[in-house]
Amino acid sequence: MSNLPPTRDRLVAAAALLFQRKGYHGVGVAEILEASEAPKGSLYHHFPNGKSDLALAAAHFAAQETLRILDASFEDANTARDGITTFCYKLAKLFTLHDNWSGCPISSTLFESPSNQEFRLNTREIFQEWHEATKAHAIAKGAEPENADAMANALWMTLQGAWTMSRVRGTSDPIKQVPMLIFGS
Amino acid sequence: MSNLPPTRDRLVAAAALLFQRKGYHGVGVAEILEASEAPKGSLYHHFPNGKSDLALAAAHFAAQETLRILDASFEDANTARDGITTFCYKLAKLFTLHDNWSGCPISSTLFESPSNQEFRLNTREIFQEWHEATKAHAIAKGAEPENADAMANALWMTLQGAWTMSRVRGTSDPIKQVPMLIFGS
DNA sequence: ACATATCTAGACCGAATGGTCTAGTCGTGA
DNA sequence: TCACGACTAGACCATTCGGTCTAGATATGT
Repeated sequence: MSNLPPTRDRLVAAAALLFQRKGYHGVGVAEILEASEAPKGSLYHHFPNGKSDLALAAAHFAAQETLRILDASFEDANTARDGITTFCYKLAKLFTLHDNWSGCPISSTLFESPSNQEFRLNTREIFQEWHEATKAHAIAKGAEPENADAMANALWMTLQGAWTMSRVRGTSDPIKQVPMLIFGS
Repeated sequence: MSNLPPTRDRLVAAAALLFQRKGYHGVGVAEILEASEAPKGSLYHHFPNGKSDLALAAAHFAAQETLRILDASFEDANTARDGITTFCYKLAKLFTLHDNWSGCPISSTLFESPSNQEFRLNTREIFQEWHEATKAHAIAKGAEPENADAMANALWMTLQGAWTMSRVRGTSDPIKQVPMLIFGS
């Protein structure tokens, strides 16, 4: 257990990418296996519950990535608005890099059906984390707690919509519009 | 060809509903057939290309529904803001009616994979229609054309996000927040 | 050198997938 | 009454789905 074996990581990373682009049901296990160059046995060794376990892991992995981008965006920011603006532009760049098609990693992966309680719970949890992190960053940059909360709320709400609209239009422009929509021109 | 046979309509309506809740890949043809009480032969008679044709029809059907709700919302409105607010509340009610889970009918149905050009084109077209209709309504209620355009843009962007957040949180609250986010408290 | 636990490899499985096809039913106009 | 088009009915098909299983490779500790 010195360091995590690369196979598991490859599996998770490939799954995260594919789910983000095609949705949970849009990706077959075989496709993930091929993309990660992993044998089937390894999948079910690392994830006894198979695809759904892998999706959960992939979502959490992608959530961490996003959190890291958020942190980086606020690192050199002078104000909350600066941080959020940088964050949106970083996401826009990533979106373009992924052929103008990747969706929100969480909703793409975990929006399966109303009945899957576990997926819903994890989704809520991750969004809660994102919200808290954003709020904390905003406060650290001098925003009032109450204002920071509203700001985080507006960011994630608007960003979700912008993400969708970016896919619709095939352009990262909507994502870049987010700060303007939140803070006004 | 006096009036459309009910089978086709049932097929489309059932498909629209199911795709909205589970996504294109999340629904099987068999499930749609069962829900609409239609035999398989009818599906492939009315939609020679099968599932994908049906999805296109379902998306356009749902888009028309949405447009009708928009029209109704603006009917008795005094201002553009009024119309948009009513519209959001109507959608929120519908969302709650659908077990707090239905998504945007278009993106749920037509976000399939990067390669399906036809789906993407239709998606863009429908959103364009929604945008134009909203803009026209706003102008009819006295908004400046330029302002009306920005308003329509903000509405659909924010609404998309709110829709997603509503599913995440299992509450229609985010959808109800949209007017406040667009216009300020 | 050996024992043990971890991981890989892929053949294999039943179920479900979307789609095809042929036989037949039904309603309508000649 | 018959003929013809629209539509229904469901058996049937190849393929793919997610998942299981066993045999073996590989690494680690003794």
